Amino acid sequence: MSRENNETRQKVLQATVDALTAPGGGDGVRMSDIAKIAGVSRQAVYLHFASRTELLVAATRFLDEKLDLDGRLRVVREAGSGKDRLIRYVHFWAEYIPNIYGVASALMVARNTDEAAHAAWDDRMSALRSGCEAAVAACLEENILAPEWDLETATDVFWSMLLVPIWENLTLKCGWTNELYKERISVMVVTALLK
Amino acid sequence: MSRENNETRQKVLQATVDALTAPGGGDGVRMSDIAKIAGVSRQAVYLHFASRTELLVAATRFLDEKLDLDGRLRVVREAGSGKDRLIRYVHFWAEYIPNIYGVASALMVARNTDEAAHAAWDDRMSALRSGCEAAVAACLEENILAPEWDLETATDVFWSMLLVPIWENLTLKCGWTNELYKERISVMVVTALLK
DNA sequence: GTGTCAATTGACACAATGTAAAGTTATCGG
DNA sequence: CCGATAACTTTACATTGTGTCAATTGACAC
Repeated sequence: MSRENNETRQKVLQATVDALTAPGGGDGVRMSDIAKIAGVSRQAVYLHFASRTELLVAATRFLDEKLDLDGRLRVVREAGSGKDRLIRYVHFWAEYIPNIYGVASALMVARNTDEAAHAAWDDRMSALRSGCEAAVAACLEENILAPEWDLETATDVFWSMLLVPIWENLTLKCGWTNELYKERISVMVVTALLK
Repeated sequence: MSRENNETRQKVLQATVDALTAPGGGDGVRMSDIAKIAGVSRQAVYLHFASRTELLVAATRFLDEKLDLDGRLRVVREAGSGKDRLIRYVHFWAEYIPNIYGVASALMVARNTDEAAHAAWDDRMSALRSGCEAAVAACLEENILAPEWDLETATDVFWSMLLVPIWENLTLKCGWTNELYKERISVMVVTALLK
């Protein structure tokens, strides 16, 4: 785990992100592809990551650091009101998704055949849900949640509106700009959940 | 293509549906599993379906027939008003999804590595969108669409609300009953899109 | 110089898809 | 009853990608 070790590890992680983010990444990206991009042998990858899944999981963490996930979430928590927090959370997510989309997609696919990938993905989705829940809780305290919802069901809906496949559908398939996605989803969430 | 041929073909299709619908189906279902369930040799499957993808696609068509997709859609088209049509479409879909979920999931996964599967899935999603669009168009004619939407964007939203991953999230993850999904999505679509 | 450690190289086991060829069985026309 | 045909079985094999293993190289530290 010396300095060189770390260098290769980082190179591999960056190569993974690059490969998965490139057009036509998604799946189809093989361990050998990643090794080639990183400029190391295929086996060198296995010296740092025991399996494809482990590499994918590490790549998401790598991206979170690089994109300053914590800093972005801090901004959300500094919201002045429940409604503001809802909106900030949508904005945060809208700006975050495009960056992680490639890696997230690969992990979503891997989840079907690999238990560890399944667990890792569920973890991330749970974290996303926690953020939704906190925003909804703030609204509940201010008593601005529409009467048909409670904490749990409103969180369920909010969470579901933010799922990656919806973003994928609206932007990549329907051609919405990310800006339009951000604005329209914000409005829909607010009108659907608040009084 | 005699009588026996058809029998085996049907047995294989039914076995495919059974395997993919069974708990833990999704992916992980191999050609050999399907052959075993159908009670034929693995190669017999290849006598009827050139590839795994082709089998999956045929299985969706098989299910559509068996579930009387056309009949169900006819009921939607007989709606008396735009709003009624929106609601009927949600209800149709809510009742349809659980039946096709297994096969649909397998096709969604296959789509990542197989171009033919990709095309087949896009086809089905396009059909779903057409249904959404027709309902939205009816609302537009009656001038009950909320002013912020036009035909295309409202269809985009309606379509996205019906995506399989949302249904999956709300029912399988969040524990909503299918009845709750049906009612709440109906209400949300109506309040989001109509005046 | 020698030991250590990361990386390379090349070989292999394994699982799954898909191909190919030879043999079996049932049914049908004569 | 015979022989042809078509579907199915059995066995073998090619291919692709993951993951394992062992021997070797090369650099750097002591």
